[in-house]
Amino acid sequence: MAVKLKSLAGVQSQTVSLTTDLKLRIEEDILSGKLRQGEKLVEQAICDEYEVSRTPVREALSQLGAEGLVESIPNRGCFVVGISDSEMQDIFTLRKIYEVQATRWAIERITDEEMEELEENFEFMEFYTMKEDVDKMLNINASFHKMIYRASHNRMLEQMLSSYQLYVKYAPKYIDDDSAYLDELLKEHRAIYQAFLDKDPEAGAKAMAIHMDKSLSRHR
Amino acid sequence: MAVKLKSLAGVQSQTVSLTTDLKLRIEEDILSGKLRQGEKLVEQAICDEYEVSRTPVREALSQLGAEGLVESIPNRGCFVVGISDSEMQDIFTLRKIYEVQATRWAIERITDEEMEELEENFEFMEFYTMKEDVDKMLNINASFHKMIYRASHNRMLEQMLSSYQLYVKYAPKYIDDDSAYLDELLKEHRAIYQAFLDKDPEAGAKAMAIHMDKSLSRHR
DNA sequence: AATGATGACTTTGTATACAATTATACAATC
DNA sequence: GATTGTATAATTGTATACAAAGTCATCATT
Repeated sequence: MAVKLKSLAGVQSQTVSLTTDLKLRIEEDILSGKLRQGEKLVEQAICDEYEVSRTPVREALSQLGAEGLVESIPNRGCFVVGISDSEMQDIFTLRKIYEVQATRWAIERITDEEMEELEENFEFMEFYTMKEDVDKMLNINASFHKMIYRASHNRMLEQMLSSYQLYVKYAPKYIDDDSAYLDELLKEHRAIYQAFLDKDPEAGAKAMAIHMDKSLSRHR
Repeated sequence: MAVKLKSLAGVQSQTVSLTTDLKLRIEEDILSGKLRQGEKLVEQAICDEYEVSRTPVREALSQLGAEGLVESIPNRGCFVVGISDSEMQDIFTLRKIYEVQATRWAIERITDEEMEELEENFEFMEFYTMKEDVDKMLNINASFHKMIYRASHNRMLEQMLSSYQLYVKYAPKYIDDDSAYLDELLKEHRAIYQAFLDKDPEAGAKAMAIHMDKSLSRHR
């Protein structure tokens, strides 16, 4: 009824529904480019590949359809909806706009508890910058943003920005100097974090806008 | 396998999948407030109500979950996610931001064909303002916006703005004078349409921002 | 009375069977 | 040779059966 994900050594294995698991896998296959634009997703083929029945496959595809990653044509099947370069460009613009608004609201609405988490996150970020651990930094960066989404106290915004993060995650990134990259990232985040300390929404919005612009420039 | 919707006199009946049909019905029940915040949606109960099997019910709920209208807790079921007044307030803000961006892009990217459709739509609007037909106007208004979404040539943006329209559709609106309302609406649209004629994205963005602010003020 | 174990019942998760639709191959017609 | 019609296979849509998890009332124990 549920599947145990391959667990990392010593790490407790997670149990999720087949549907959820499948959805994540297919999502990754689409965003990573393994599945091409327009490609048809035949249910039985997915069943065979992942050794599950059609029910969870259909539910996963159904959800992906609602999210727009896949287009479902009645009685004909599901087709991969790809993202062109120009659409990816647009996504960065759309993301920036909402990241800025989320920051504004987050600074106005953040709770003490959330503020503590943000502080902790920022300290981790300083630590991993020193350690020059890029992978860890990418994770911390992602959760920094997620905390802001959370602190904006708007489910819808949180959901949309989270899905943007997915897209951005798979967009190719060009970095020639890890150390310089980490320093830049830390500096940009510091400006945002400072706005939270100062409780200055507009300063935060501005700092986030800059962060987003720099982020875009690192992606091409 | 599919259901024939009740057809209006003389109008050709439409055939959609049970899943799609169910999804629309449940969506409406949630947004109209028939289903309350936190209420549990028991699959079998929905099956009984609409006389279908669990499969399409589960798929409809699955999609609504992906869209954020219901929350699905593993092995426990689906629960209605309501929208509080403050969230509704936020939705208007978020919508405004993207409507403005959509207008900007639409003016830059609109095709000749789309421009003709927009022109036609605007003429309809003038016509129904004269006729003082509020219902027709609301439909025309909705499709005016949809055309802009389309002309922005960004699927994602189009999809998000369409779902905002759904929310707004069910938000209570306060109008005391139909005629004055229609005149206002026409005037606001004229300003936007004029920006399309002038191919002036910033004027369009401004006009749309004003339209959104007025729209908000009519909702309270 | 409060707590916690037990078990029947309900509900969800998944697999599978069947029905309806669409895609494909191939023959008949022009 | 292109086009249309038709039979067959492949695929999607829906219903149902079974497995697993959760819910809840009951009752014994403290």
